[in-house]
Amino acid sequence: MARIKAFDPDEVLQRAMELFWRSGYASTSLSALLEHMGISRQSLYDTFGDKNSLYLAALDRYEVAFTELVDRHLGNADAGVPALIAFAQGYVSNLVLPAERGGCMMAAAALELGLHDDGVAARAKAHIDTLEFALKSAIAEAQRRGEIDASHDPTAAARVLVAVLSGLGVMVRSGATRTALRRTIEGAINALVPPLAGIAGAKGPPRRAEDRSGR
Amino acid sequence: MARIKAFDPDEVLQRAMELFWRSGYASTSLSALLEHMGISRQSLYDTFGDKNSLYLAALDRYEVAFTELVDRHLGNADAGVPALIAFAQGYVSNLVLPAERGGCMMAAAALELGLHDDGVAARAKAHIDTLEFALKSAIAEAQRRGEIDASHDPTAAARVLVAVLSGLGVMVRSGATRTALRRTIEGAINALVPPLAGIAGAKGPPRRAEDRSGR
DNA sequence: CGTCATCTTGACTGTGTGGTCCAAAATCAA
DNA sequence: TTGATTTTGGACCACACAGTCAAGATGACG
Repeated sequence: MARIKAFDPDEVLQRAMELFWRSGYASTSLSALLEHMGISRQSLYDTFGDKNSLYLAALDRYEVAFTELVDRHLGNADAGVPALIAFAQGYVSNLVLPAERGGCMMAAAALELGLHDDGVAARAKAHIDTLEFALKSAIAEAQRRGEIDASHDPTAAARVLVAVLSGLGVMVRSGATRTALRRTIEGAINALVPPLAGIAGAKGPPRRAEDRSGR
Repeated sequence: MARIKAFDPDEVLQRAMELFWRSGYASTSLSALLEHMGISRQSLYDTFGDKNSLYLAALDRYEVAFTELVDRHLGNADAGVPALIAFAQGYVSNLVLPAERGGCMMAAAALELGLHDDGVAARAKAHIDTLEFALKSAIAEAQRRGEIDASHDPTAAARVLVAVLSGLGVMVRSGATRTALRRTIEGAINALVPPLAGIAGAKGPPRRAEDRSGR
């Protein structure tokens, strides 16, 4: 037969994803990719095709992990506000990877290439739709349970949360700290729940100065 | 004495900004820049220095225009919810420029380069701080006027709106329409105002299917 | 052990990059 | 007219880029 592959394609793709995530598409060079993936040039082309295909594969891998996160927290039909909060915290942790302040890879992809690359645009749209649908379901369930005021339109509220979550990725790359992100998302969820029933109190504790300092 | 400059540097910088806005930093080549700016290579280097300096100058120009938008709508001390809404609509129009679906240039810059370029990161942070401060002031004033429930913390609410606005830039590059953006931001503001006092009613009209379709 | 498909290595190609330099033409003030 | 200065265009550079090719090394099978 033949020699077996000396590397695990999935593991290697993961490392490619990390680099693309950190530096985007255009400014990630093939040589940097090869070095970080630890394989030879030829292996890369044999296994993944050209740079563009590799990038799309990395995006898909990102999306798989993201979908798992969504399903884990919001997949159950009885997911309400506590599940929303847990998901949001997991999402923030995701933004802070890898090696701090990575943001959302899909958001970065959409902004860098969404206008010119249809494959990227389609994936970004799917990403957003997935997120919006999961949030909408959770919000509707929370309303059934009385955790969120029934006067809100679940679709509109879900879209707002999608925008907030997408915005966090921008903020983290502008120097916002993990704490600032958490506070922001708590504020967004607080705006949905009835007054005086907020997570950390509607007014919240006094904000510390270091919240929005760099790095 | 000497020949005067034959082109208006500001006008030319504006055109450079358009191109950077559309295609980002790395994938905008010098030759494309020259063609679109309509000046010669030598003039560019004499007037703006290298590519990086030109990019930062373009970012600064963007920020000047943005700050004007903020001041125009939220600069007055008596700016409340109506001013917030007007500002948000102007912001959405800005996102849709140039030639449709440009998004927020500062958000794109932050995501593409914020992690590696300190000059970009500083500008992105300043951008966000400007926005957050203006929104906070307007929200506080709206609370004094009773347009927004006093139970909200103005700082937290402002941060949420910053995140929403930043997220819109991502959504527009993922195929969201102008209408979808407007609806999203209306939803966000609706979440702040007391129930039954919302802009278009808390439940809102039925959503049409074309809202989130591509292009 | 030999075969042969696969992996790995490194050299190679053509193209495009950002950036510099030069010289001719154009334009103004003195 | 002179002289300073800008604009223009092209030539040029070294370099990095994505992508290809041709051996050589490797190891699972018959």
